Amino acid sequence: MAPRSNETKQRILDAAEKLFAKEGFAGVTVRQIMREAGADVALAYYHFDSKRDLFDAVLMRRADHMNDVRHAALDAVEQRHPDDAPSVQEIIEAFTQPLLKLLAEDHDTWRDYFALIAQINNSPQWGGELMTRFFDPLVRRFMDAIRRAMPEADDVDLFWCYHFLSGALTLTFAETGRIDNLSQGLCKSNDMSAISERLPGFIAAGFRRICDPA
Amino acid sequence: MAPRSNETKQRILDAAEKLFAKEGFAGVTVRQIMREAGADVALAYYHFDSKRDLFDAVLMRRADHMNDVRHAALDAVEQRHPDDAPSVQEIIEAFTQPLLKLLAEDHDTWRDYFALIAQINNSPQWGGELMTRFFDPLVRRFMDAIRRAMPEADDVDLFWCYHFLSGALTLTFAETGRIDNLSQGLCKSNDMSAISERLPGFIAAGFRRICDPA
DNA sequence: AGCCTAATTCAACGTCCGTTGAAACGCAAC
DNA sequence: GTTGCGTTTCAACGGACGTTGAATTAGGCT
Repeated sequence: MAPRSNETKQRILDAAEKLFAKEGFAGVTVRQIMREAGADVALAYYHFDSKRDLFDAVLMRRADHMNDVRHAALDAVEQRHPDDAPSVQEIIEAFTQPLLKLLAEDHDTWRDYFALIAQINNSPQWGGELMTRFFDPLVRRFMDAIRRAMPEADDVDLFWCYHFLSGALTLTFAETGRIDNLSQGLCKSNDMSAISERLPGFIAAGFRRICDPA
Repeated sequence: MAPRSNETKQRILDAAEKLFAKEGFAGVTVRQIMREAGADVALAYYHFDSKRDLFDAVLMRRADHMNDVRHAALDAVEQRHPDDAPSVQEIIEAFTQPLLKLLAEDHDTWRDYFALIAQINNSPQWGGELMTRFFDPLVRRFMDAIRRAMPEADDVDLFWCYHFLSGALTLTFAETGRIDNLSQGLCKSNDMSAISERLPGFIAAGFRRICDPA
């Protein structure tokens, strides 16, 4: 048969991504996923070894591209500053804007994936391990850049500030609708440009306040 | 029989709190909960109507006290400033420190509950609705106080800044161990005094940067 | 036309799920 | 010491779970 298989595989991954993002790993049934994908249950086990394996495949599918755009943004910042150190805000923008731009420009493709990442990052059972596996190289590079921008900063301060940044970004990706309710429609969870305009400045000010009291 | 019942009920709630916090509503089985509580499965349905009802009871058990300590902290700030407006940082401290203090002083009691709240706040399926039900009155009061501290601020800016604050706090409560790995032991997820010393300053600087550029 | 292989369907397995009804227990009051 | 009631146990229900093996389909190759 022609490589129709890949088309089906992607449909399964799409369905799994959507459902896992909304209800979590345990909250979703393989049967639900395959109903959403419009395929027989057994096909899940032909294309993937197990439910857990399918979950990992969902995570891996977009991980490289996600990391690539962020590395590219950090590359660009460093090329812009061959001699001096970039500002804290520039570095934070390189860390956050590529993802916000993906979400803004292709929301349908990325919304569920980011919501899933957000859920994992916030989960006591998977947050510690999975996030470390996926994002440590990028985050270490980001931390190094920040360190060069604030040479006097204490490492403990830097890690905690990164933690606050990570939290703010995570809740953004979750798109829970909470801010819609709270603001009574004034703000929308999926308004990525509203975030883009505010998050880097907010976070950069926090970093400077804690790590660079000069 | 003597009111032994309440003791059992609390043991069930403790077990449910612990497991729901770690694995989420769907990731936990009533049988698991009752095994952890050391009681028969059927007792869950004698004391509560359903698994979902047990989940709600877990949430309700500590909700009032959680809100009380925060309202009291806001009361104290307002009494300290009968005529002028408190500073942004004072208000943010009233919003965050009561919870961080609960966690620091009685970690075993509150860790799982806060981790559960964090999970819910970050969840697309429950975050919007449950958080609104639980926390809206307090958050609105907090927003009003902030508004008085920065009368020129735009409401949209304020809501987004609150969103960043909520995210940073939420990831803190999740205690995922991520920062332990990233910092290679330099920082601990459960070090609430490290958070207490940094979070309010970080967030206050962000608020001022976005909402009060003067 | 006939074969090979990859893709898909179908039916089922053993297990565990949330939930329930009826029976047994233990203490207080009479 | 019997009655009564709140609590706890036991055994089971129908259904859904993750997973599998065998049968079926659909092209690409000779």
